[in-house]
Amino acid sequence: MRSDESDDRLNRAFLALADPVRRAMIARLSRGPATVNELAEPFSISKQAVSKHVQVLEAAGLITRSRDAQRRPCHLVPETLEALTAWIDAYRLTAERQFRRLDSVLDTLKETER
Amino acid sequence: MRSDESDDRLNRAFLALADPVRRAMIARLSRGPATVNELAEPFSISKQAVSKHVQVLEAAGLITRSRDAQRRPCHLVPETLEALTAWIDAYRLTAERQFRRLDSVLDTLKETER
DNA sequence: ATTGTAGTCAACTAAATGGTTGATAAAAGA
DNA sequence: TCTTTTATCAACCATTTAGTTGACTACAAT
Repeated sequence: MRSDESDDRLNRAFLALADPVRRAMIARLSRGPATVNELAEPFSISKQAVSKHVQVLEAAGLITRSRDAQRRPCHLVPETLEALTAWIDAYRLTAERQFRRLDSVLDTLKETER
Repeated sequence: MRSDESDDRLNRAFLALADPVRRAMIARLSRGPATVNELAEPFSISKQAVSKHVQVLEAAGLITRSRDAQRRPCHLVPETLEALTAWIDAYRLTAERQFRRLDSVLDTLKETER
């Protein structure tokens, strides 16, 4: 199945959010930067597993990382979150417009009936 | 890894959107109901594969299905899309507030410096 | 009654995902 | 220099995913 570039970005971003551990990391990072160890703290999984989750989030463009001695703090990228809501909302709004249109057709039918 | 019920719903919904075929189906359905065969038309995959994608979307609560003789038309459920944007926006807005707070701290520092 | 249309179920395969352990790198501090 | 902290790489394993083909069900139409 063909996939253009913007498809790939959406694939990676939505897939990244399809995991409760990574969503919890997003939630944590929304309140400020954190290191891998800090992100790992609430979970009973290995540090390596956490590191992989972080890599998934980074590849999805949902986070970036900086340097602070041997630490590599993670930061949320709100623009990427915004791109996702933009995608979803485009179709949600189209659907809602469609429903309204159907409603008015039904109303017109009722009028005619009467 | 533990998952409560609302976690499961988000997992399924985000996972459902992490596939270009299923996103194209959402796009199609935003313009009105369609059958499995109609949804299959733009893709070069088997009818059975399309049927599976539809089941994924239905299990995620992103679509519902009705009956029309031997047809089972699919309909988008905009409320589920809305729940996803609500989740994303909550953390996006928190992050943006956080950034603004940091900005004002930096401004204060500059003031002091001066 | 037979044929055609719409869709699903079951079994299988290939690839990707999420996890593990063990070894290693890179920087800071004793 | 030796040790500790922070994080990653590599190899491996179990499960899930997306696809296939073939058999099947349900309803309509001739």
